[in-house]
Amino acid sequence: MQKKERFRRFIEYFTEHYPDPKTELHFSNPYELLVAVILSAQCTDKRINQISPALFARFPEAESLAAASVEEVFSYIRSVSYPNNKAKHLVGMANALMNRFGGEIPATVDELQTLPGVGRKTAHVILSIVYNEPTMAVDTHVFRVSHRLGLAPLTANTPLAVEKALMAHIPKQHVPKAHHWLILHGRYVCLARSPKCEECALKEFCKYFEKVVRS
DNA sequence: ATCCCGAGGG
DNA sequence: CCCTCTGGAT
Repeated sequence: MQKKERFRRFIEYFTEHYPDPKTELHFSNPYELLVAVILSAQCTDKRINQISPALFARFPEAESLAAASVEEVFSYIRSVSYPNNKAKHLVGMANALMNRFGGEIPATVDELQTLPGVGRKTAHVILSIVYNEPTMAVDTHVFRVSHRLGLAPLTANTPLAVEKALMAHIPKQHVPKAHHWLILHGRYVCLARSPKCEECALKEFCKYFEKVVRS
């Protein structure tokens, strides 16, 4: 099947079944989203949502988080992965927001990536959700599912390469939604260890299903 | 033993 | 390019 046809079917299916996908992270403003996304690295959204209410209540905005001690922040996030690194990142990030951006969340990839704990993936999530820009954040789910469905070639072996492969074939108006579609599919159907191929609506053109499951 | 919406450093 | 960080679920 041609690549163009793969993308067409992918978009068609999810437009039909998930017309308005959203992140499962809980947040009520851009600052909370940024904190939640930084915490979400190598950790499930469900766990972040368990600890974020107390964290946001204690540090409601960048100013209070910037003034906090790393030890106290650590005490709120000890149950997420890499709590030491993330506590340092959060305090450093909040200080950077206060010192360089007037406490506001910057709106460009380059500026966002200067914040401690914010890489390309996190920056693109913020740009997509907060500023409604057609950026494709490539995380572990997007990376894996894109390869399995044949939306990105296996030679695209870095997140940036997968990002470019996807951006070349997904119409701009579908890019923010496609990001969430790939994550939802990866989280609930196209699991990393034992994917639920039998209940996958896209298995008929899936390269992984063709190669691994049928053999 | 492997994975979860990665980032920073060597 | 590699390595480290490092809690909880499966």
